[in-house]
Amino acid sequence: MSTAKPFARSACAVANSLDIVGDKWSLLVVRDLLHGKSTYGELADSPEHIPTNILAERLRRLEAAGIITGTPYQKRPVRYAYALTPKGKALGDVLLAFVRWGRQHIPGTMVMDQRPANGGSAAKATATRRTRKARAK
Amino acid sequence: MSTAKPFARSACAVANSLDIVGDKWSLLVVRDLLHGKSTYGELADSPEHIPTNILAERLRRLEAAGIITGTPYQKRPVRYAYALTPKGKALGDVLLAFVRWGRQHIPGTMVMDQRPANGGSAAKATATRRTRKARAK
DNA sequence: CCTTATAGCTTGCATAATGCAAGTAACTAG
DNA sequence: CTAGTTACTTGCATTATGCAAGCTATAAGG
Repeated sequence: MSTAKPFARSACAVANSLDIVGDKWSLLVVRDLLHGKSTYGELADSPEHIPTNILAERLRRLEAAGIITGTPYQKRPVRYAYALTPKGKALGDVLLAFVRWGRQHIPGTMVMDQRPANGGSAAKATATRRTRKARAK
Repeated sequence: MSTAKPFARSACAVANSLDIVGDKWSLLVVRDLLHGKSTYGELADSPEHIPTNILAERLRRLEAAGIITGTPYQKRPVRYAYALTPKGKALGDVLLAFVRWGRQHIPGTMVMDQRPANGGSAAKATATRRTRKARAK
């Protein structure tokens, strides 16, 4: 009970948070899930274009960390709908802090809120998923 | 004017913030500077023990990003006292969001506020800097 | 039946970041 | 003159990231 040394670096809340989401991609996945996305394809289709191997690995890590859950919405082949747990949704405050900081201190950045929102006129709302080689025509 | 493509991944404020501080160490350096530390040795002495090559590289990157400034407090050999710019201080809100999230969702974590604070009874408040080989006595 | 297409991953590397250990420069104390 | 200290730099091994391609299961078109 007293020999527990469960912290990789220190007991600091910031350090341990960074050990979970302290990389360039994890919080973007959380952002997309907060914005209503849920499938692998939707997450892969975000403007930053996360490499698919990294997306798969992050989904595993975030699920192991209790930040997301994957619920099968289809079997043969099994497909998962990913959703945030309460722990994951709570990261919204961190996202919000980043948005505020970025908008104030990185010129040109903006909030990317691509939810369906109004009546279906949102840009790319009905666009097909971008394939590896977008063969036009 | 319209051909500008200054964003590495997207115009999203979160993505661009993560391109600057989206790693395991940068925000810890900011945390320590917010806590009143300023010299290289003080930063290297934090409980997480950042490798010195990474600390040197992060100080360069954070200065290039306008988050910290290095002011020489001594020449022959020139030594720098690092301090946060307003842009860097504004990251305090992000740190705070991480602290709140970590404390609520990662059991056992705590706020590491190692400022002198009260009357000198803070743990390790007067401890000497840990050398590479901490030779006790 | 056979080719295309699509969703959702996995695999194979090449490159970049991280981390440990040691080395170096310019001092200060003894 | 030797040892210690601060503030870094350098070398190299390990790990993470990123691009491209492959693979499986299903469906649609001809």
